[in-house]
This record gives sequence, structure tokens and C-alpha cells, in this order.
Amino acid sequence: MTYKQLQYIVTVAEEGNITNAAKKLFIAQPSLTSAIRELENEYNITIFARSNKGIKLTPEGEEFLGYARQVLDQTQLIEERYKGTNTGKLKFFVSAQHYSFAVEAFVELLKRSGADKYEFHMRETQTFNIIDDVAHLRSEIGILYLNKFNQEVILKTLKDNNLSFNPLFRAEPHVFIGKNSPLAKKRYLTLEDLKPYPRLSYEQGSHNSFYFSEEILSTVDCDKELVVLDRATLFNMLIGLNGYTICSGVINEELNGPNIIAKKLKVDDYMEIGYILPNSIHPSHLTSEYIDILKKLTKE
Amino acid sequence: MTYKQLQYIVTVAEEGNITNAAKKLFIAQPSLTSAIRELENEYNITIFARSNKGIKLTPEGEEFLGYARQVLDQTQLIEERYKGTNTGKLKFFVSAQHYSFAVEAFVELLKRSGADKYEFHMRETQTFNIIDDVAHLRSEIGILYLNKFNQEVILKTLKDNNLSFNPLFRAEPHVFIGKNSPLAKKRYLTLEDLKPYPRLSYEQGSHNSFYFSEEILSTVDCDKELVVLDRATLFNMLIGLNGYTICSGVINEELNGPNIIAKKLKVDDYMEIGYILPNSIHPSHLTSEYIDILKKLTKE
DNA sequence: ACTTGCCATAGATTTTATCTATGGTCAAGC
DNA sequence: GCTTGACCATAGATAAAATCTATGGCAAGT
Repeated sequence: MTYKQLQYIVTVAEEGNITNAAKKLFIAQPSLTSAIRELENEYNITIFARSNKGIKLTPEGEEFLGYARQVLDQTQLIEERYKGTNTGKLKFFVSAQHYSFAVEAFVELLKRSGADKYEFHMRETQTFNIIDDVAHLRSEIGILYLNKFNQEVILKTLKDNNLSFNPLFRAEPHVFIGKNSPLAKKRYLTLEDLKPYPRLSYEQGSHNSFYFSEEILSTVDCDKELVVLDRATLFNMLIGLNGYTICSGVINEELNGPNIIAKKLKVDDYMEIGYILPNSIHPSHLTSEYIDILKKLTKE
Repeated sequence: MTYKQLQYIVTVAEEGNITNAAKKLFIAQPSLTSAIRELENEYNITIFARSNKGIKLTPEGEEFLGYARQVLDQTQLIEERYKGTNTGKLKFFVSAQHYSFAVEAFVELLKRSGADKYEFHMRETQTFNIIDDVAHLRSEIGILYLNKFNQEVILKTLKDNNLSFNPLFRAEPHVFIGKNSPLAKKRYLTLEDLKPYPRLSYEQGSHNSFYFSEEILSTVDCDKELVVLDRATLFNMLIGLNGYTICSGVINEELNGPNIIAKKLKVDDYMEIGYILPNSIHPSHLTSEYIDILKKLTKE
């Protein structure tokens, strides 16, 4: 079995026709025929039922194709990861919850790299996708938090996916509010204080378990709920609607603007923010440097 | 990039030496040298640092090897799954919780297949491993239950792993007890009845979240707890120690023996027992037949 | 200095992949 | 019922690759 053979059968299955698939693959039709035949002989299976009207997947072939696609997905990751270096293009991918320090570190990494050709992705996304991205090597590192409520579920999910959690820092729960909010005068806030105001939180897609919420205390009842996907939108609503959001309180004025302020929240909980890595893969140079920057930024 | 190249570098990394690796791979040393060189050139990376004392993985190489191992794991699955059919060996793998009906169906499948060369695996294992086995295609099907307590977590885990849950039947919670147990006289049992007796449950390995427990109500307090891995051991203890275990009540006298009886448990809960399959793969003929047998057996 | 254990290079050789040309089959259209 | 067109299969030639043998160079140990 070769990588090429797998690509070939996937293409043929898509086209439903060897002749066209051969054109698409820029090879001659007999080459494709024999490549498929060889694979079928190797495993003694019939992937395609041939007729003069084209080909059709056999049930056996359908099953085989499932395996083939899995292998190709993995293989394509290598191609994507390393083809770039051919052209000198530097690549780096992070998936993170919406933390300004993660963005800040990302920007500094990019500056430090000094590369003139690069492809960097900052994926501020839903908690589950972070785990999934890192597990499937679409991102080399992920950033998320644990607390006593979600810890068990998240750690289990990480373990299932052969990922490790490495703590960066422990944050006291804070509340982000607009600087003109009536709450802005208080030194600290309680859940009681927040009750009359709209609560903002990040949408978690179809993985809507509250274990995967980006905010702690998401199970506490609340009358006014606003759910968004975008950090800027969230900040707009904080200001415009006197809303609030519960978070780690790691705030950077340059990034968040002067209109957002953080207040301590009096509550018996914590957020353990850290990064996740795949156990199976030695972190790349860029990843290590990103971790260093994260540590530097979060020490402050 | 070819799979051969990946195998080569993994072997070389293991041996730490091109000459020996070449022997192990039954190729000449220069062939191996050039295969590695070619891979390195393709992606413009240096996987091994050469010296006259042998080779050493570079950090870059360590990272690459992580990707390579992931791909090879996947390809080996194909080899394992299909090499067998070459020799006419029939293969089938199930992972399941400890249900006698799953074993019964397995035995019937084997009989029906009529194969004289086969390799069948019945993996009665921990809940997490079932999910993991099916997700990584080590088993083609898994069997487990949902209830209102674990449902959210299990379904999420399944979704994360691109698996589907297909219900077989809904079981009333039952209690398995020895036929000589003092509880055997009652028509049905309550949690109160069970209190004085030892509760038996299956060990769930390091994934000790109670969401993954094989028994419902595992969070209910209990003074006497016995944890085992083996079904026969569990049954021995039911009889010898007047213990009990909460389960689906699907009992087969032939398999469990005449010394174990099931009693209805009065409690507001249910067990939805079903099978899980990978979404990406069309079930094999044997898998479909196994599902048919499961359905037949559980209809009764 | 000589041997030993490595890896690298060169050129020959075998194996594999792919090509062109052609044949066979079925069904639609005249 | 013959022709045509859209397929896939086969054969033999050719180009590309993988692998081989033989040999060279380099550093460490004796």
C-alpha cells in the first residue's frame, strides 16, 4: 500500500469514473487502473465494481475508503506542516480561548520570528475545538482554563486525546464591565451585584456542555443572557448594554481599550489557565518560544 | 513522502544507527541513507544529525517523528485489518461493557460465519476504552449504556471522537444478587434494601470519572464497596458475599448460571443500551450481522 | 599508525510506475 | 441490427525510482 494508491482510490470514488479521475490526477487511465488493481490484489478485496458505465463502490470498498480517508487526513497534516518550509514559509497555529495575553504573545512571537514569509493562525475558538485542533495536530498548542467545576471533564477529555495540560497561572475570577457601568464604582463585586445586568458569554457551538463553557459559574442562573462569538462584539455589548462577563481578569489595556475595566469577583472559585500540547509530538521551536512568551507575559 | 520513508526514519530513530536499521529493514545501508536524505530534502528539514559515531535526532526530527508515528499508527490499522483476508482469516473486534447478551451475540456471529480461519476479539473492558477502541478503529463496534446522569458527558465524548450512538433498548434498572441472598425473597428492591450489603462494581482504570461508571447510581453513597475487573469474579462475590450490582437486568441463565438472579430496582432512572460506530467508516459485513444479532437478542 | 565502526557517494541494476496504443463490452441512437 | 460513444482492461515500451555493490572518508580506540 502506498500513499498514492490511497489518494487514487479516493479520487476515483469521488469521480465515480476512472477515466475522469485519471485526468484529474494527471496520469493516464491505464496507470490508474493498474494502481487500483494492485491495491485490491494486495489486500484481496474488491473496492470498485467495474462496468462499462463507470465504476461503483462495493460495500467492502466503502469500508476501506473510511480507513483510507483517516490515513490521508493524517498524512496531509505532514504535507501541510512541512511543505511550507520548502518555500521558507514559517508556519504556526494556536487555538485558544479569548484571552488577550494569548493574542499578545502571538503578536510578539511573530515579531520575534523576523520572518518575511509566514503563515500564522490565531484561532480564538470554542473550548472543544481547541482540544480537537491540538489533538488532530491542526494547532500545535492550545490555551484554556480549568476550574474545580470543569476540571474533571476537561482533564479526562485531554487524556482521551493524549494531550497534556501545563498550568501557566491561577487567576482570581474577575468581571469585565464597561468603565461607565454603574458597577464601576465598587471595589469588588458579588454575584448579587451582577444580577440586574445582562451576562455575556461565548457561544460554544454544538458542544454545548457547560463543562466546556469559557466562563466559570455558567451554571448559575441569570435572567438576561447574551451569547456572542467575537471578542470585539462582546466588548461592545459590555459598554453599550452595561453588561458583564466573568473571566480571568487578565487584561491588557492596549488590546482591550480604555473602556473596559476588570473588577474582582467575590466568589469561592478560581481559574487555572494553561496550555495543552500533544504528548506524542515534540514541540517545535516556535511553539517553545511561544510558551516562553506566554510565561513571561503571565508572570506580570 | 512515502510510507516506506516514514517507517525507515522510525526504525533508524529506534536503532540510533543507520547501518543496523538497514539490517533490520533488510535493505542495504546506502539505500536507507538516500531514502532519509530524500525525505529531508523534500521538506527541507534535518531529521538526523550524522556523525561517524552514529546518528542523533535533531529537535526538528523529534517533532517530525511525532507526526510520522501518527500516520504509521493509522496505516498499520489498514494492514492489520486487511492483511488477514489475504490468508482467508476472518477478523472481528468488539469492545463492550460486561453484558452477557453482547457475548452471546458474539458467539452466534462466530458460529454463523462458519469460518475455519479467524481472529475474533471480545473486549469486555472499561467504558473509556470502549470509546477509544472504536474511535481508533481497533474495534469496529462498541457497546455501552447511557442514562440521564452520564448521557451528556458520554454523548459529548462520542461526538468529539466522531462516533455515533445507536440505541438498542431501554432497560429498567435491575439488581443482580445471588439466589441465596436474603434479598432474593423480595419481588423488587429499593436502594434502602441494598444498604447493608456490599456493592460490586467494575473498575474503570485511570479514567475514574463516575460518568464512565458501568453502573448507574454510582454516585449514591455506599458503605461496603467491592471493585473488580472480571465478570466471573463479580458473580463469585455476588454469591459468596451476598453482594449486589446494579445493572440492566438483561440476564441469560445459560451464561450467568443458575445462581444469579435479577430483581427490579425501584428507582427513577433508566439505562439506554446501544452500540457505537465510527461515522467515517461504513460498517463491515460482519459488523452489520453482529448488529442484527444484537437486535434479535435484545428484542426478547 | 592501524583497525574498527560509522555514514556518504558513485555507478550499475533491478523494480516499479507510467505511457501509448489497442481491444472488448455494453447501451443509446439511428 | 449496425454504428457510435463512453467506459474499463490488457500489452508492451519507456521512464523513473528504489535498491544494490563497491568504495571512500572520517574520527575514536588500541
